[in-house]
Parts: sequence; structure tokens; C-alpha cells
Amino acid sequence: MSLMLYNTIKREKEAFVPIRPGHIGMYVCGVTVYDYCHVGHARVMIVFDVIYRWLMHSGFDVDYVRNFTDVDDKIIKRAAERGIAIDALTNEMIDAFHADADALGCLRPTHEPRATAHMDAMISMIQALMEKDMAYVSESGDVLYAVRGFSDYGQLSGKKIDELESGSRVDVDQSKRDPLDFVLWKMAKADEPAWASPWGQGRPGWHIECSAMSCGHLGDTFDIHGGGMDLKFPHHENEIAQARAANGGGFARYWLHNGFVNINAEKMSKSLGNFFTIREVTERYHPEVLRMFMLGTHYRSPLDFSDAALDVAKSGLDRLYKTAKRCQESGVTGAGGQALLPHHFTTAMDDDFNTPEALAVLFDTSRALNKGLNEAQDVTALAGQFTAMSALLGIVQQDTAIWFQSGDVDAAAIEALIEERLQARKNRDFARADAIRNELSAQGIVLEDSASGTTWKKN
RNA sequence: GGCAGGGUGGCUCAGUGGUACGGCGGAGGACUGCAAAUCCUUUAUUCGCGAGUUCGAUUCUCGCCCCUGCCUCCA
Repeated sequence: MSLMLYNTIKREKEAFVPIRPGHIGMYVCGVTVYDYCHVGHARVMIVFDVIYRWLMHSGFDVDYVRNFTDVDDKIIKRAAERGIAIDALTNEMIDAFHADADALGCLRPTHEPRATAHMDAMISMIQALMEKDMAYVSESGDVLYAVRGFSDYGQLSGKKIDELESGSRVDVDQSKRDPLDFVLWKMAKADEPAWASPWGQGRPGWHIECSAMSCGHLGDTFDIHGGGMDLKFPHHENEIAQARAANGGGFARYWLHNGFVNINAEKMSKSLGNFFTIREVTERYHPEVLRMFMLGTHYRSPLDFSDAALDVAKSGLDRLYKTAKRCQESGVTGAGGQALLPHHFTTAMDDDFNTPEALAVLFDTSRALNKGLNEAQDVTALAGQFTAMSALLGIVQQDTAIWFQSGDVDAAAIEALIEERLQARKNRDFARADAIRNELSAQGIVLEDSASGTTWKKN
């Protein structure tokens, strides 16, 4: 079976066929760097990281581009509030972004372009639109895109221009020819950052940067464009309008959109204030737990965020780590030779990246491994599958001992008590042995006796 | 109002025209000095409601109810 993708623009799953055999150009909308990332951003990072890994595993040479929007109203405002330079703010937030993404186990994209480094490309794209009469300068001096001139407008989001209730929620700018027209180039006020352009000092609109940077890195027509569901309209719709009108290319062929992270069935968002930053969560849970949590639901479905849900993800991950630990202790590496993935795992991932089903296969393999280990069978092949699947999903990547024993505990003291308990047990002083177990238990340390000795873990 | 996506066991999450995957939790058993872990068994006559198509529908069609999102910045 070949790779099937749900293409938003077609509203159905279809077989993936790359433009150039063996190669994939993929652009994913990144973030506006004015604040720390929240769990919703984490979902985009993780979802597309798994997609990136799977595409590479499938034999493609993937050019993965993810941008940073580093010029924007919110950035200007935040920098002013904090009394720091814009560069200082954006650099700080880009560093924080990388720290978060790295912690979540996400591979770096092949390119991470910054909007401010691509002004020429944006300006020439706007120029092309002006020449084709697809853009105009409004009374305020801003350059606007003329939506009515693009017949395919609304194709991605399934919206019809005349059915959109423009102005129902926001006052319509009277200088626009059509309420849906959007800014390509914004005139700068006195103390705002500005770049020279044929239309005066100003800065680019939000949408144009993605059109310019994606086409700039991947060409006028490329394979995959992704992002959060909320970017479908108007952002992605506008990107299509700009890029196709400016350069005549087809722009992205496959559109992938991930679902939201919700809290109490409501979208997590800055405006509602119901968000948690990635760093807030990873202070309480290992980043891999967050990753496990994300993988448990299909990427297009909504995902309800809660501590209870993270606890469940952690329990499941612990189970996998136990298997990994047992393999290690038994000297089964699973490495060596080409590890074959279970067929079911491959079909699940090929079917629009069905990670919940892929996880089910991983758990099945985990059980088979445990059983094989119990019965002293040769589990090398199973261990190889287990390792390969884990690596593709980016989980069970930590040292197993550290996974179970991390935290502020005095390992030496625990080991000493374990030794004392061992002696007590040898002397059949079970009262003392149990007292030690209880004492450690009170500290959240669980002892596990086995044929090969006693191990401990943090509960 | 328009458009999009949902409603599956205690919770969660897949899936299929022939009575439903996995995880968490629960129950029983093996094992253990006791535990823990692990393994085994078990935990939805049923997939929002009603009708239709069909030999047969949770899966297809129609209608209805409910939920969420987008239509403004938003991953």
C-alpha cells in the first residue's frame, strides 16, 4: 500500500505522488515569535515531526521548511511593552522555540527561514501582483490584494466570497475595494521597523511571507503545505491566492491540517487565555509524555488536554519503558541487522499517519516481547521491531534507568536500604523488610523484586 | 446563516458492509514470604436518534438531535 494523505483542498484521502520521484518539498507554517509556545504549538511541532520522520523512512529526500514570523504587530507591541529591541525579543523567542522543540524530541527542519531575511522575495512577489493588476495601493498607502481578481479564491476552505459575512465581527476598512482584500505591504508609522519598497517604508503583511518563503525554498509548485486547522482560512487561502496569481505556479499540491488542542472541549488559544506553555507542562511531565499524549489521537482530531490525560499517557509510556528496560537487562539490544517494521505498523502510518493504530501495534509488540522474555525465547527480532517503531514515533528514547529514577532522590541512600532489606529477607525478618518497603513507598519509591535482584523506580 | 469535522465500553482512542484495535482503569487467575512487575482470562449483543438501501450497517443514503471549529489575530 502506498502513502495516502487526507488533502484538505480535495476533502478526501488520496495517494501521494511526489512532483519529483524520491523527493518531497514540505512547508509548515511556524510561529510568530513574540511569546513562549503553548501546547497547541507543540502539537504542530510533534505532528509534523512524525510526518517528517515517516516520509524520510519511506525513502524520500525531504526538504522540510518551517518559518519564523519575526516582524508583526504583536511583536512590535510586545517589544515596546518590555522595553527591548525587536531583535532581542525575536531572538530570545526563537531560542526558546528551539529549546522547546528539542525537548519534545522534534528534529530540526532542513530550513527555518525568518521573514526579515526574505524582504526582497516578498517585495518582488508584491510587484508581480501589482503588474498583473491583482493588487492596489489603498487610500491609507497600504498595498492590498484584490481578492475579486482571483477566481479560485475560497477553494481550500470551501468558502464562497459572497457567502462570507464580512464585517459581521470586525468593522470593514472602507479603503478596501472588497472587504476580504488583505494587506500585502503595510505602511510603517513613525517609530516602527521598516524596509524600503517601491511603495514606501513599511513591512510585509502576514500572508505574503509564507508565499514568498515557501516558493523561494521549494519552488512555485511543491508537494506538501501544512499547519494548524485555524490557518486554513484566511491564511492559507491567501497564500494560495498570492502565490498562484504572482508566479502562475500551482503552489502546494497536498494540504495537511492538524486539529486543535482543547481544554474542556474548547480550543486552547491565547485570546481565551486557557493555554499552558510547553515549559509549564514539561516542568511537571517529561516532554516525551506530552509527545505520547499527542500520538494517542489522530492528528486531524481534536485533542482534549488535561492532567488526567497526561497521566494516562505516562502510564502507557511507562509500560513501554518497562519492556525496553527488561530487554536491556536481558542483553537483548534488538539492534544489528535491518529491523523490519511490522506490516500493520506500516499500513497504519501509510494511512494518513494513523499514529493511534501504530501505537496499538507497538503495544502488541511490547506484550509479545514481555511474554517471550518470560519464557526465555529469542526475542531479537521483536526487540528490533520495538526499537524501530519507537524511534519513528520519537518515544522511548530516554535512558531507561533515568526514566524511572529521575528526580531529586538520593540513589545511594535507596540502594543502601535495598541492601539492608535484602539481608533482612535472607534472615526471614519480613517485618523489617516490609518496613523498608513502606518507608521508601512513602517517599514515592517503588521496589520491584525479581530473579535478578531488586530494582527501584519513582512512582 | 455558510462551510468543515465530530458523537464508539467507566475514561480514552482506532476501525470495518458480516456483531468492534490499542491504552488507562476494574475483576479473576498464575507468580511472590508480602508486594510490584509481567503473563493469561475477563470487562460494548453494541458503535447519538429515527427511517431507507442490503441477505446483512456501527460502517452507505436521507432526516433529526447534540458538540466543536472556521467565517477577525490564532498552531
